Amino acid sequence: MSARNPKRRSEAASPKRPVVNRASAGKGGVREARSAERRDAILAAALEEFAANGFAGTRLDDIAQRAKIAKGTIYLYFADKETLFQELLRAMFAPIVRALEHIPKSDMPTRDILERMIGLFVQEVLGTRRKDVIRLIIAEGPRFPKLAEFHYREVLSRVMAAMSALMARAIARGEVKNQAYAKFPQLLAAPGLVAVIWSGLFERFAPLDVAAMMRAHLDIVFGERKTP
Amino acid sequence: MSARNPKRRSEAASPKRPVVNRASAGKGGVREARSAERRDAILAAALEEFAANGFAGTRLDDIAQRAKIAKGTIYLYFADKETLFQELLRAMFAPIVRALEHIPKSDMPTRDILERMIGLFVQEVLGTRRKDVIRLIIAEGPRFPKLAEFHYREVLSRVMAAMSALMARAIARGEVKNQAYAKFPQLLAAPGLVAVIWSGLFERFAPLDVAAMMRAHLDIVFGERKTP
Amino acid sequence: MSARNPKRRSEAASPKRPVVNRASAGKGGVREARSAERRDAILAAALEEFAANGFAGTRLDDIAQRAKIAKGTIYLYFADKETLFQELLRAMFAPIVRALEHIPKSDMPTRDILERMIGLFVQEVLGTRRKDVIRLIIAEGPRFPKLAEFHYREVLSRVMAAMSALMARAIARGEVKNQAYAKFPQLLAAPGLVAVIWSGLFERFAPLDVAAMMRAHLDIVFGERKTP
Amino acid sequence: MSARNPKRRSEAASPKRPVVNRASAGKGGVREARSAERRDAILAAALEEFAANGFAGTRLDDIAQRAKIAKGTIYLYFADKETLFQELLRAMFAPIVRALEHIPKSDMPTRDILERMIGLFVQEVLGTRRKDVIRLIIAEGPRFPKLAEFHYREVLSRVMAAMSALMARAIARGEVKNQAYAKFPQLLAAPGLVAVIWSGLFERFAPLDVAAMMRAHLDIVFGERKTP
DNA sequence: GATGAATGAGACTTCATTCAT
DNA sequence: GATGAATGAAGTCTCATTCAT
Repeated sequence: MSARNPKRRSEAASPKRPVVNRASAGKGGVREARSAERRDAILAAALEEFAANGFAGTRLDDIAQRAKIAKGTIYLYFADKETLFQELLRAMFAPIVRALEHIPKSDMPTRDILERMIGLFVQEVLGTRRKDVIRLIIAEGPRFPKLAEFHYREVLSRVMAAMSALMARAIARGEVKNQAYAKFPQLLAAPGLVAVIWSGLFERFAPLDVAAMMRAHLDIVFGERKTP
Repeated sequence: MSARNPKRRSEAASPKRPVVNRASAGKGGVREARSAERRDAILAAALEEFAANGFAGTRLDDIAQRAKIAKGTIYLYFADKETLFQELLRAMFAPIVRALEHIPKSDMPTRDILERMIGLFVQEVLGTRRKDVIRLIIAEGPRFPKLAEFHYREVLSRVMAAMSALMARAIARGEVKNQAYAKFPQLLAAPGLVAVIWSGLFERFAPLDVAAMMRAHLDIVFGERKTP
Repeated sequence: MSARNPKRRSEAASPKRPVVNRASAGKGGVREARSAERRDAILAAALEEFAANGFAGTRLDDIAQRAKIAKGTIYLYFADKETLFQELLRAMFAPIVRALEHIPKSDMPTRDILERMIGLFVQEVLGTRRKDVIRLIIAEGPRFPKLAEFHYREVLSRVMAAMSALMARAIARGEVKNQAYAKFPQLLAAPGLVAVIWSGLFERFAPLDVAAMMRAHLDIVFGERKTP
Repeated sequence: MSARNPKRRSEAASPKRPVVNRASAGKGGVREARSAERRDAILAAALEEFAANGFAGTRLDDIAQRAKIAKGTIYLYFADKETLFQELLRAMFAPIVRALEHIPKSDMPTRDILERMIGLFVQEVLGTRRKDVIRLIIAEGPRFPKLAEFHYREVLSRVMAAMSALMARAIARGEVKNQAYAKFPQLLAAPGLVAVIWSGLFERFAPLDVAAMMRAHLDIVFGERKTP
């Protein structure tokens, strides 16, 4: 339930209700296509607005306006503001998780794998609204227990496990000396979090060369010492 | 525009307005003492509520109730909700910054200094509501530009500078090999950020042994490899 | 500053915002018709309430109740209380000004013209809420500089100019002896103001026969002396 | 009872309560003198504020500040805001009424008497805050029936009666031709009202030469025709 | 008597949600 | 399915009035 909007009328509303597509249950119907388009437009607009204003600070009116639909239309696709919010965050991470789980299967040197992951991170997270989504989760997590739980279960735990495995293998191979990285994969990911936060809040005052920092980080992890 | 007096009052109102205690500027006045008490009570209540619900999600009513005062009383001490919020964050960090700036003056081994700082961090930040305040800043920063700026100027830039100097010294002394820590003090602090976020969001699902992680982090920084 | 979105919205908001009916700009839409109806209902209710209680003394709640709409609906038609107030006064006088400017074009004796104007005044001002609107302007003018300016520009200056011209003609024709009426059309209108004020405040204690007073006034203007 | 402030706590408060002077019932006590001074200071401050902001728009806080006393002190001298308001208006007119009733006793020509009255009016009403008080009565009268009644009874009816008598005498003496002035003394006073209103609202846009207008008015009353 | 901090009813305004068209 | 006008609960802020000091 929302932090501040105690779900006034509906009380025990329909659990999800993507209502859409009732008659046109065929596969490639025009209706269906248009419907999916709308849904995406709403999600895209919602992303912008939530990222900029937070959950409580975003007005459905603004989302509708940005998506060029009527306010009421949102309710045809999402049960309420909170559902929209959570579906949005959910949708944002699905592709990233898939991508991350696919990379490490190869047999290339761990450092190369990590460099690829960092590239992905810089491009797909720092370079997009996703970095704001991470901030949103940090910001609103405590008020949306389900949200935090979902992200732990679906994203974090998997990413952490993957990293842990990756580092264990690297340690076993002798690529990495310090065993701590297998036990605390957070240490591997920490600079990424710093990058996300910094870019969202302090970029303006002191730009951070994220690529360089990440490279330096890898140097530390792999025990090399570059002389810049 | 106000209902009663189309343009009057505040506009470019008094910058702070603790209004209270103008005439009774004696030293130990009862009024004065009680006034400070109230102010603190409000700040304490505000901390709890803001930490739990964010800025927009917090009701002044709840703060008043928690502080056991009337709603209107808040306005005797703070001009409005936003001012209260900012003063709160400001007040929370003053002591920490002071403490951090005092530690590194000694001549003890850098690792000892860092361990002491970490101890302070664990006790005074992770062990208190301050960790939530950090989350608040992350969460609300983009919507309160002044807030982000203030914290960059008053807290972050100083802490980063201090850390950078500390690491430069450690490198010069040969305690630390990797020069990156002087250039990117963020790498030193990153696990602390992880700890804050993790404790606020995921502790429930997977407790994180912060102390152990921090120790492991120091081991990495100082090139030791403990076998746990 | 708003609780939710520190600075956003209105600021230098839409100048008027009848918001309603953007897409449905067809000619005789049902929506459109009902919308105009509502707006009028709100204005009518506002008239009653403002006339009875003044600007600061009127609650939007009461206006809504009288108009049989929800409080929030008012804001679909008017940006805020002040805008509603000013639009109301504006709307009340448009027809009167038009009417007054149309009368004097004829070539009938000046006295007849004035008698007609007085008839209009008695019927359309004294006989309606408009007399209260005049009192409202007198009462609130100093606190709403724009209001006073608007009414001077749009109503008073025109009415005064028209009267001045009328009296100049009457003097040229020999209908009126005293030249002062052209220079101080206020002397011609003064009894009308008295009638408005008196009817609003003292009618109860001492009824004033406005028609008789106005007739006596005309007798003075035109130098006749009726024996009653 | 106030229009908007339904007398919250006291309900059936003490009817008047000028409380002051309990022990020091002597005549020239220092206490007493200081007390009267305070009361006057409050009234003076109240005059400024009410004149500028109307009844509902004035804050007791501002009155207190202007009078350089504490807010609570006002309640030692006046039962509540409304009482203060009414006492103020009452106090403002006592001297004027006395003055007006004293003038016409002489046997000088009526025109001279009227000129003197006009002088008094210009100096003591138009030239002071009293003109604003008249506007206040017009503005707030309908919401304070007692106020309107009081002013009708104590001020208006007397002034009207005095004028009526004066004009009856002038007519009997042949100084004034038109008998209407005895029946409608309002016609005699009307330009004064115009002057008050105009000076309060429109002076800024179009200054009005009140003295000249009044002279022209007298010319009309006395059937003279000055060529300016 | 005087003070001014405290109170709390109530005003304006916003916005998630509903529903007639 | 889509629209957007309407609703009304709830939030922030104000200020007349009280009362402990």
